[in-house]
Amino acid sequence: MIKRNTLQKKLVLESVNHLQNHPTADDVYDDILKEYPHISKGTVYRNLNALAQESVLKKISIPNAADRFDHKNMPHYHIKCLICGDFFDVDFEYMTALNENIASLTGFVMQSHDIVFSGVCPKCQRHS
Amino acid sequence: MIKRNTLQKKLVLESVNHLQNHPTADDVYDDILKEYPHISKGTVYRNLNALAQESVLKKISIPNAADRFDHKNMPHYHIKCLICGDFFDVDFEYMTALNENIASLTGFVMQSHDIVFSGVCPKCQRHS
DNA sequence: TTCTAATTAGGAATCATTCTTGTTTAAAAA
DNA sequence: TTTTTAAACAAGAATGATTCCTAATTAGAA
Repeated sequence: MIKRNTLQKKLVLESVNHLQNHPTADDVYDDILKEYPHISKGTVYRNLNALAQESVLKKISIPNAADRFDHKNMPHYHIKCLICGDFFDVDFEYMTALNENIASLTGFVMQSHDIVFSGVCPKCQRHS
Repeated sequence: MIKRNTLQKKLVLESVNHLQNHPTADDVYDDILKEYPHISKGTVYRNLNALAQESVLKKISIPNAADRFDHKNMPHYHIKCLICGDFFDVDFEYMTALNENIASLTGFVMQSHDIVFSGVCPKCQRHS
């Protein structure tokens, strides 16, 4: 898998890094448009997915919403508000042991696991 | 929220129950078509979502794939093969305590959590 | 500098899902 | 039982996220 270093790829990575909050492909696209008005949405998607494949970024699948991309720190969990749809990182240790348990239980070679919590965020609790 | 008992709703529920393996809306649609050729896909979606809302079924969001529907037993986790894309139930106890931990950590009123494991299934391990 | 396969822009296509419109129907009321 | 009417339906158009296609451009090797 040979890879070339294109300006577009650099812009995509920079954008995810400076947009702090789990941007969607569209967020990234809009952000790049400001300084580079000819980028195409396909290019943004391609580069986001490439960077995720290279483990430079993490792709997060959100139920009933666009995928989001995270610059890859520690693996961590996410929580989604059922009312406003916002979601956030959860500051809770990654349960490595769980992977091993499930591996021996299922016979899978385990790569990772993701947890998405659902509930009502403090802000929406106040509004109800 | 008044509800009517329509034939179509009954067919949708029966279909999910007899199609054992987490059918997608399309699977259910194809299944019902055999005995009731005029059902429309919108009706299948509407009833699947209604049944999920009534907690008769559970809706499972699968990364990069169509949602699936499960007849509701205990809450349980799922595992997805990164090679063939198949996925399965994981026979592991639901971690209730996790909800409480994350609730007090985040201030959310917690409803539930979902875990999707990713790895390579035994079958695909043999083929590689 | 030349060459070429990788990458791009732009837009069409796809896929899952929801929405719209006019019609049918379950079930409440008469 | 018949009438009434809001809920649910069928059919297909619309939407939104994402991928695919094609011709043009370009990073990096020769």
